[in-house]
Amino acid sequence: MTELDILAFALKQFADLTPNDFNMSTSFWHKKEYKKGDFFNQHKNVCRYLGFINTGTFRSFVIENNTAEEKNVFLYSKNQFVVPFKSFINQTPCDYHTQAMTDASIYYISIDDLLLLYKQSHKWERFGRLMAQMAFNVTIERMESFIFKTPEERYLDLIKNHPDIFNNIPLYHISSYLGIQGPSLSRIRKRISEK
Amino acid sequence: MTELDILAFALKQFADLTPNDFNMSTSFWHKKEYKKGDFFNQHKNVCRYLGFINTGTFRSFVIENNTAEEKNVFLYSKNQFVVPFKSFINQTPCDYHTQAMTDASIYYISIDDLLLLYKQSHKWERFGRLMAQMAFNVTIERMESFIFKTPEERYLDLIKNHPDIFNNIPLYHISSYLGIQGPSLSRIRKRISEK
DNA sequence: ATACGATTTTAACTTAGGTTAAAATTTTAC
DNA sequence: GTAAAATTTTAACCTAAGTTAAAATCGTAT
Repeated sequence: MTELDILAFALKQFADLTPNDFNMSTSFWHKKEYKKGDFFNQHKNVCRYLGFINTGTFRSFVIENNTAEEKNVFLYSKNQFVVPFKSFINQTPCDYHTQAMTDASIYYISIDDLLLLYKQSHKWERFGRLMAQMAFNVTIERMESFIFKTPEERYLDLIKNHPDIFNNIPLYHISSYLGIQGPSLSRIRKRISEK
Repeated sequence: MTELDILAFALKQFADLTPNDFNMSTSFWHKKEYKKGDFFNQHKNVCRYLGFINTGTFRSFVIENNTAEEKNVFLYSKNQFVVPFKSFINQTPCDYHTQAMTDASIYYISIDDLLLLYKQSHKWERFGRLMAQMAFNVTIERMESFIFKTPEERYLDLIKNHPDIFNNIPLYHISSYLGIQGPSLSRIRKRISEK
């Protein structure tokens, strides 16, 4: 299966796009390679692209202005979209940096081309709505994880539900995503391993 | 100004609905009165109504099954919508209880009537999109408040940005919303008053 | 005005994460 | 294979929130 086939398959799963629906869009998808540390979108930039990850892992993060500490807000991995939702959906300047955590390869499509597709086809319009719903669902799940779960539970959830992320990035990115410091994650890992 | 005028005005602000646009909907809005403790929507119910609050304050909360402790997830106040976003947008069973914290009065419209309006008018379709965006923006703001802010900062933000809520509900609802226990909020308040 | 219930604060103690720096381990480059 | 760099763990101490129960305060109804 080629990478484009995988993309077509994922979009079929996501929004029930048939091969024909997908074919309308093929000329709009472009491939891009990232080296670890390259940016998908910079802080303060309006994000104009929706990415689909072939290989690699990305994060959105904020640099706290008092401490210069980086805090990871969202992680994105293989066969998923990479996009800072709020900036892309509202077409507003992005609060985050969005960066490759590993070498990576994506397909991307511009907001302009997406809007063309929305106009041309009801199925693509539906895709747009489902994108927004997906962004909302990811966000509310993360919000609820902070309200209802302990850092230890968030850690166990990440291992269970996103092993592809867990296995491919350093633990300091994980601890930042979980909302705790490095030493705290070490203590949690120790606590778990002693059970 | 009548209550319906206030609703019309709020919708104009929110989605640029003209008096004509609004008039299309007047027969769909119904008034309902709540006593403190009454439910707008129950846990496990698919929420089929969008409310607009004339007077009073509502909350969405979860009862933790191990401790029976209630945790407030969203608060809603005067001249705003009351709706458990996720359940309403996805038309899925609700994870929360949504309840009046004070006596209250709302106008509500059903999802069926809203869908009719979406079909009839581009402006109302736009309203639907803006609703979903609003839900997303409220949710990501709350998510970010947990990632970037201390409980003390969240408390000060609430006083500053939602004085109508702060001034009308008991502190134990506030502490729950902030993600801390009652005694912790008392300590924070003491700390602040000593400055 | 008073008594009851509801709400908030306080106290005493526990727990878990924050902070800083050093040590240990792992990875990478040559 | 070894040195250097990057990552993770550990240690020691600090801080803030959790927990539980009691005390204080506030509101309300009679």
